[in-house]
Amino acid sequence: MTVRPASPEPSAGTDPATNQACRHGRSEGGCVACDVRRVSVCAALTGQELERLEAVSHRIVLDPRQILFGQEDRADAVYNVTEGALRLSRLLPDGRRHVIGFALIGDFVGLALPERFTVTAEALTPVALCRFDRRAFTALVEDVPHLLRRLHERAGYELTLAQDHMMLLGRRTAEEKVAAFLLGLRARYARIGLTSVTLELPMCRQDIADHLGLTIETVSRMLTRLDRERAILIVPGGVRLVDPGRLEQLAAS
Amino acid sequence: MTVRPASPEPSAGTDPATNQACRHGRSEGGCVACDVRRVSVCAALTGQELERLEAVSHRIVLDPRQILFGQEDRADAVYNVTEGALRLSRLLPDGRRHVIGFALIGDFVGLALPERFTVTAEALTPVALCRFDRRAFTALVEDVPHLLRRLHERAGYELTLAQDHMMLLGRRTAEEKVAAFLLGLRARYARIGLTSVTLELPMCRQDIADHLGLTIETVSRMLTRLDRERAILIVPGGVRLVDPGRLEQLAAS
DNA sequence: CGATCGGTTGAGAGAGATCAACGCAGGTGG
DNA sequence: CCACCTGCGTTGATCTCTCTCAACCGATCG
Repeated sequence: MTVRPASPEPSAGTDPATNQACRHGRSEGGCVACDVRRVSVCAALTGQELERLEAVSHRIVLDPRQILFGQEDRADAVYNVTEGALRLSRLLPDGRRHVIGFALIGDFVGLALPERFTVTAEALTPVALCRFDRRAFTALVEDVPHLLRRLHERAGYELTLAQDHMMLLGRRTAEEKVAAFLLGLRARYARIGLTSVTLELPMCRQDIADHLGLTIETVSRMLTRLDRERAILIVPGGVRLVDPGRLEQLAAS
Repeated sequence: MTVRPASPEPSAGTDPATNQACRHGRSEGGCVACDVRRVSVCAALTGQELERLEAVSHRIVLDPRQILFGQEDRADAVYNVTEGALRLSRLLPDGRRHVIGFALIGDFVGLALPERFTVTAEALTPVALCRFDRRAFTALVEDVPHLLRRLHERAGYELTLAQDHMMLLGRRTAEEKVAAFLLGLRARYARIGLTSVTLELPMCRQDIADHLGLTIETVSRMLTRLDRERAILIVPGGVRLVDPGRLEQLAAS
């Protein structure tokens, strides 16, 4: 994943609709040539089905801070992330925020094919996605049980991730939370073939805090502590995992 | 739902296998007459499909404290709860526990059709379930996309529940957690047609604590406080929701 | 009758929150 | 080019909510 500090030109607008027209036309080579497919739900599909999928898909691009959809919005599309990272968050009426998670390359957004979204999705980096019209996608799903099976598998995986995260939120100390977060992110990057020792952190400290049920100060302190303990090295835009073993020990998973 | 304080005779053994032989044979009238079906995934099925479902199902019964399956066990069956309540929990290597949730009447356990379970399921009350052999059930699912669709829908619902719970664990105070827990339970009971003002609490305080990321003492104190504030009335085996409005206010959802 | 179990209550301690100051980088405007 | 501002992150001092430890109560049971 390429994480640039920020897009040079400011966002053209926050309405993704203005962006839904293909900037580059359909991605070169289409789904068949797409290297994200291997790690995504699309892997369930074969030649002819892929063509159908491609027919209902558009490539869209978001600048950092641009909102893909808001909590409660009607879900008239579902998405597959092909580049960059999104933040998925929920707001409590009184303004408290929880970051449910981050959608990375290969992640499918709208897995459950819901009527309405339950989270807000915002780009953290420049993001590229395949946008599938929900109605058309649902029709495809009806025809291809294979695809539904794959979606369901993925939903099951998300469910276990959610369980892990609940355990983390409810029963772990601040240091364990931060260590586990870093390891979890590494595992997810590894799953999509990114195995660098340097972990890019496309999200800001506040996002991490809201994800782990901590304050920004505590996250900062714990990262500093891990750095002092030589488990990690804080670098611009991320951290270098100097001693993953130590980190695993601290994460107590 | 009938919640008795405890089964008079102690559990015959913790191995559910000893119980898997039908005690009462197939439930009288079978799936067609089953009144849990309406609120469960089985609602997706019609006449002939129901017969196939019934053919791969066995009714099994658990005594309180009996374990249905353990974390990491091979999932050779999936289940539908028809009576009673189960606790779904996860253990951290160091013994800390998190209660992921509670399976009530109509809940499907093993929604994701996983190879292995990720949680331990234990009966809190006398429990009755439909046990479906996983292989046979999976085969049925392959044949009836309808059913898979329904499973997937339900998984989506579970996912939003998990999101709600993450928000609760990460960003709410002890009092809010307890209030929200009671309201959430009421909502789930309502979903299956139980609308009594008195909320049965089949789980013990420790279970609630481990579910909410609190200690047993804090749960007890918060319940006492809610009682003193006249929002609830603590009664044997549960609580009476005296002032749900007040509770909603306190839950801040 | 003592033992055990689940729940409640109190006193004190501690992990993390809160409040506040500061540093640094990037952008902006004179 | 410099002064200023803003956003993000870090660090320190203090506070507070929840945990920990401990005692106690009532019910159940052998």
